Amino acid sequence: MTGFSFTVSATDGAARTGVIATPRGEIRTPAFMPVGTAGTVKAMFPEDVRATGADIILGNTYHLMLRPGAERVAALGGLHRFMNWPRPILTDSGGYQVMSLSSLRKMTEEGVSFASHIDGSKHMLTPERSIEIQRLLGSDIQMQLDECPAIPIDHDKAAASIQLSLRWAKRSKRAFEEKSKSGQALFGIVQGANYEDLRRESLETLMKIGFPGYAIGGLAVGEGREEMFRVLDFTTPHMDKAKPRYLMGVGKPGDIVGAVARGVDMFDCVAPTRSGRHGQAWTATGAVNITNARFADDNEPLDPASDCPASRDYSKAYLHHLFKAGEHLGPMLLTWHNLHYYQQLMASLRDAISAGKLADFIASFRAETGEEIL
RNA sequence: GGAGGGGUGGGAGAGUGGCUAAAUCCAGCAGACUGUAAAUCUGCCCGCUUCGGCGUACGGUGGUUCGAAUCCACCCCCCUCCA
Repeated sequence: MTGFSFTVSATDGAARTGVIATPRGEIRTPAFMPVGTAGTVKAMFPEDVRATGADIILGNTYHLMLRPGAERVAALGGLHRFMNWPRPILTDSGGYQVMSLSSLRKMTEEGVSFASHIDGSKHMLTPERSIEIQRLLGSDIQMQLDECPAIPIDHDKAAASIQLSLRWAKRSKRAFEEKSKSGQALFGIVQGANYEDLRRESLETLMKIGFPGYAIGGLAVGEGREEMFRVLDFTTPHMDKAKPRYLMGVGKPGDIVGAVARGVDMFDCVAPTRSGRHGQAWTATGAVNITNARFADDNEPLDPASDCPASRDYSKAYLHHLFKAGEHLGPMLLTWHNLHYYQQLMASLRDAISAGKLADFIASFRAETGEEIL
């Protein structure tokens, strides 16, 4: 009895569509998971996140352990209740911060010690502690602690890195199985930079350990879209067809479309939220920067046919004004619009796969956005 | 009329002989952002440019000096106070 399951309902080439079932709700795949690092999808009300079509969101072990603290969140009823998001939550392990906060951390076999970016205080994150924190938060899908190196990296260093991540994977699984609740899942993370032999070795070792889902980590870290797709091309075909595949931290719409075509089921990325706060909007015809002077007199909404208020009820001229004036509503509306755009994209991908028309969808997506994705 | 203070690039405002095409901030124009140290960061922002430079410029005119936004003379304008 796991309470966690993945069912593929249709395939189209390498692409699949289906449902991940959890006690807190279903996740339709391919899925995009908005990032809510510090217990909030920035600039969004949880109800509106849900209304865009999101089935699951992310939280972050590192940020939440520093503030407000995992034990405090647990005492307050867990992360779902704390942030008023009753649906599934996936928590990252802190592995990404091994890279993004590389100047503030020190790595050992035991784990990673961080100097808090908030107050400089020291914090040790081991695979066991990361799992404990994710359990305290009440996360539905937990991630093993891993090392996420940037590309380029020497083969020797990448080889040593995957071995460390694999040892941590074993320790993470042991810690998870001691106390996990029914319906919670722990995912292993495939590493290996852009080296085919290392990706294969990482994947095969993880599958021997055995996880209910597998993530592909360490991509979209400087290698470029073409190289990322090349790595996927020699990785996803060897992954367990019965388990969800999660491409961590990806990506822009064109990245997602290309990765779905290569058999990826789950995505997360800060792009729609961060870029939304910074004035960039994704539209049917590609990305635009709403702060550009050409929008000052544009009385059309971003998408008049949308069922999202942010996309439909506010003119580009107004959005432009809000950003120019430094008003908070600008980032709020653009974040909302972008999340809705992403969820519409995922819905369209699911529909296309179900209908066996993914190639047609991709062709029109390329034509309309000008994105090179294959 | 008298006394004092001041006029610097779109705005504010540093700079009181060479390191100054002139700090800094704002405004303006663009770009970046991929498991969020990000409502952030970067570039441009007098004209021309083959991006190496060249030309013009700190109220105006004239001077001193090898060299002036900076010193001197006169003129114009603004502000405060006194009449």
